[in-house]
Amino acid sequence: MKLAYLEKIPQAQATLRATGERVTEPRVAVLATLLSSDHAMSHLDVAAMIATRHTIDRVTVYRVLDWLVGVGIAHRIAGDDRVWRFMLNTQAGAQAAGKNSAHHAQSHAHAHFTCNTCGQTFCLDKVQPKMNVKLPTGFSTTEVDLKIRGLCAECK
Amino acid sequence: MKLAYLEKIPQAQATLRATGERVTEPRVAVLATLLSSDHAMSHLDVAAMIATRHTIDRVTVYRVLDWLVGVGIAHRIAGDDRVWRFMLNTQAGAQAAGKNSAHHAQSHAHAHFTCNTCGQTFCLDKVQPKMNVKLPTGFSTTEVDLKIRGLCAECK
DNA sequence: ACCTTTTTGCGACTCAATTGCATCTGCGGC
DNA sequence: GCCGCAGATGCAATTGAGTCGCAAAAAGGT
Repeated sequence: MKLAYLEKIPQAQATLRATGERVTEPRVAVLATLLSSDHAMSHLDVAAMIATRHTIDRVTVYRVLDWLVGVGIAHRIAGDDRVWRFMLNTQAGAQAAGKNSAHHAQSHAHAHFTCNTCGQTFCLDKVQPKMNVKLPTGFSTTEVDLKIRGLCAECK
Repeated sequence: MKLAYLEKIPQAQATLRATGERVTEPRVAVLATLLSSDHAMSHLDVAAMIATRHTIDRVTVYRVLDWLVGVGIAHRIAGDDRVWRFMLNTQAGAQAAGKNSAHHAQSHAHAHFTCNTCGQTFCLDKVQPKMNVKLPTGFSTTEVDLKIRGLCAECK
């Protein structure tokens, strides 16, 4: 995390306002937390970071996180420890998400990197995974997730 | 599943014997079950199928499944429902796994397909995901997982 | 400020997976 | 063929992420 949580609050508020949905304190807090992190965070990571300043219920954190995914601001990543981790979509702070369209029809492709040592998960946005996937006949694709495990620069 | 569970028992026993580890009834049953399935199975799927013939504890199924992964016969796939699913490695029935080497150093690459409708997960062994992944400097890869979601031939 | 709708907080709950421990068993050795 | 024991199993209890229902508390338009 390069910038502190506090400094991200105005940006969080602006992003939320742009969605047209309600701007509540838990939403601001959760989004600001995600904005201040450079890696994917579990609900617990978020809750712990928020807890230093606010008192927000576990369940609310879950719901806000899911909501952020629903409105297209963030996305969830399945971890190897069966814990969801959340990360902002690219330029989530700059562009408003497409209204309340809960379902995305486009065939999104994500690439993530998880370090075997420190366990942190990063988003590889620059990597447009261009692969030759030949599905069996009759199969069609709606989404592609690429998960890479290895060692990050820090842990090397 | 194309071949019945029962017919896979000899093959299961042979594969297990080749590992040099103990050949127990739960291990035979679990492996035979996996051998008889063409898609990834959750521990519950396995337990349910076994339950028609044997009485094997849930926990034992978990442990056997983990053990199969450890000795290199099977691998686990993280589902979107935070449930592990298990599937045999390619030609697991033909080749004995590499002794008791718990950790694999090679950079394995797997590709899986999960149907959005029926929820079944298949292994795409033929698909060698050849992609241009440019990791940030200092990052190294040990493993690559490709997860594709969409519609399978049946559900189309 | 008021009213309606949406969120939040809290408690209880689900369910996959894990752990501790006592018992049992595969199998190498006799 | 029998014995001993490391390793495997069964059982009960526990963990921990995530969910549900409902009453109380905001948010935002009028």
